[in-house]
Amino acid sequence: MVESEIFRALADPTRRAIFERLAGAREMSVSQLKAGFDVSQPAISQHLAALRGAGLVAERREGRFAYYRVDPKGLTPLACWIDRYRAFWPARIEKLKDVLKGMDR
Amino acid sequence: MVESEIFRALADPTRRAIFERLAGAREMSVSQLKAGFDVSQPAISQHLAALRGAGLVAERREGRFAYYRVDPKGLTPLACWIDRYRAFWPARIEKLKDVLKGMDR
DNA sequence: CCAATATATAAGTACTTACTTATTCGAAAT
DNA sequence: ATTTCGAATAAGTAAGTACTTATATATTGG
Repeated sequence: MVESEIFRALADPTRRAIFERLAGAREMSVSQLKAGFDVSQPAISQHLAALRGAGLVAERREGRFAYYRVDPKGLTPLACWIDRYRAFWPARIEKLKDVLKGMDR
Repeated sequence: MVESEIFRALADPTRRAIFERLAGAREMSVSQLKAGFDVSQPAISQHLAALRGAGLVAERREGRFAYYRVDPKGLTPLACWIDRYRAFWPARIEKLKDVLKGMDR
């Protein structure tokens, strides 16, 4: 299932941190990403492969560099899954989120 | 981290199915849940423990029965995490979701 | 009290995962 | 051409996961 792969990809803290870091930049090479994480380069490559398999991240090849970026469509299956359960959330949270939503316009 | 536990809990298809089933009912006993899943009773109890540990589900004890229900606050950390990346989503999706949101009023 | 029922816990196992180091592959630079 | 550099792959390993069966712990009904 698509959702399982996404949830599984984001369950790992290192992988989530990589994704969050990518989200903060337009794109990053593997070695740029490696700096700041206390794991080996292969580990980073393996995490990126997992994120890519889940559709969360896309790759651009340029010479011997590989640039990774967040795939905008990647999180939507997850967002749709969660939205099915909005009915359960406390009203308070919904209101807070509407406020936040209005702020970044 | 809180999010890791939630993502991990929902990464398993059986566990996600249990959560979805619970979301469709007000509450269910373990044996009620067991019916329909092709795993043993201990497996169900273990999945419920994982969901409870992640804060996704709450338990009510009554005699020898244990009734489980969705915890409304459970998904909010996940929703908040995702909302940090709304900026990346295609505008199209946002519009669709607004439509869906309007429908169930 | 005793047997039956509902659930949880224990212990074991096959499978998966998150890493490591070593190696390979491809592209640039010298 | 050969070395050097960026990234991917291979192979091994320790730890974690998702189940199983067997057993324990309550609670209820006869």
